Amino acid sequence: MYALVDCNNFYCSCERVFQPQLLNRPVVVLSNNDGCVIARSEEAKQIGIVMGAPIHLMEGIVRNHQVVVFSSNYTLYGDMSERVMKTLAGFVPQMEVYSIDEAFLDMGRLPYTNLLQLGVAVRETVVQHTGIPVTVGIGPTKTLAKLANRYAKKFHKDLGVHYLANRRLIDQALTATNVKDIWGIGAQYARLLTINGFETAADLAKAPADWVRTNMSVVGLRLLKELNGTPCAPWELEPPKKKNIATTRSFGQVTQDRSLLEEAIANHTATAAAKLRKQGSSARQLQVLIQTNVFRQQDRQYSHQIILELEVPSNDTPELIKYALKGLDLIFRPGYNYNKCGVVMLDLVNDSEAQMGLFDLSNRARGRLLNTALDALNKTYGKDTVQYAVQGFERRYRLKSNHLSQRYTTNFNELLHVWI
DNA sequence: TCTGGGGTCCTAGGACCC
DNA sequence: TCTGGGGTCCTAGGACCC
Repeated sequence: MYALVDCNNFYCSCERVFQPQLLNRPVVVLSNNDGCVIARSEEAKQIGIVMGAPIHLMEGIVRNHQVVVFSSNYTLYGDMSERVMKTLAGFVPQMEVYSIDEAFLDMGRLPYTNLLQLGVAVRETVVQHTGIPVTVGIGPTKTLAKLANRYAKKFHKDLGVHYLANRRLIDQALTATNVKDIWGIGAQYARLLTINGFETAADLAKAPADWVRTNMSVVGLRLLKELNGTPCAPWELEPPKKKNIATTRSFGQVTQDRSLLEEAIANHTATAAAKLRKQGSSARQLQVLIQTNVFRQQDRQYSHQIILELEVPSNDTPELIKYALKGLDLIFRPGYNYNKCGVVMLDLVNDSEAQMGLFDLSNRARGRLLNTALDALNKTYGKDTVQYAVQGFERRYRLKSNHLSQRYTTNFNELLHVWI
């Protein structure tokens, strides 16, 4: 049996833990650059705030309902997530952290009748330890656990747990679930399925396998099996190494300034290089991309990307910055209002396997020591404590973040103050 | 004025090899 | 005059996830 534990409106809940006066009020959290809504409290959902919508189109609702708006504070959410995961890990022999706010728990092989109670205990303990409310769905496959979780949110909101303990309960949940709400069914497949007469998960579960294979590839076939109770997804107890590592950002405002793009690219490269080192990888290719704002129809549009082959696989910050700036040089065109840029590390290899170049004369050992020292300092004293000059010091390209809360749990200067 | 960021997997088709 | 077939690798594009 699998349990899918997911934090309710996670980012909003994190903010509320430290500002309990916001309970029962509409709260939203915005994407980077204060652009779109990426998390909503129940109250915000009820007054019609749409997921993913640009906040500037909702000024009316925000004003009329006194919606509390936050910029995203990933330092806080990441730390709260760790605390939740740590609590969950105490309940089961093995678990899989699926995303920042979700985890699959291994509930054992047999359908014990007391799994519902276990789910309730998980929920109570997490809220006691962290203040974050969670929902628990339990079923014989990951897909059914997801489905049970959704069902719990819809029909057992107060209990916050649902257990698909037998055939009848599974059928009931399948029938109550629209195909578009199945894990793995996106907008395209939902349309395809509806056109072909599949309305609910129960309909899909009975679909002919060859039709599913033809129209939805083997991914669909696996989904079909999972809906019918046969697990097809293996446990991923350790997060697998990333195969690509990207750092891209929009600017706070559009710019034509080349030096600003250079600074931004250098910074994104430094960030991506640190991510590479953290997972013990080196890149064989580096992609640089720049683009104008597609929403500004009055502007001439330009977007371009280039992939550079590295002579030797690398995760060395200054070396990668050199490549990235060369890439920028190759694709930059003056006179455009740029809005976004980024770098992607591709074709990653394990550090230990990185092949030395025949003519590679730079002193890699020294470079490694420097990077290690730099990572350690930045970890202890905060990101960008030590950096390269080319990264600039003003962060002139930085994004908007006008509604940022404190880093209550990770920064000594931003602790919550309590007066008694 | 203001529209996120970072990933994964699968398939078809072409290039290439023997 | 007759002009194979099987395998692998790579890439672009499409689908999905949070």
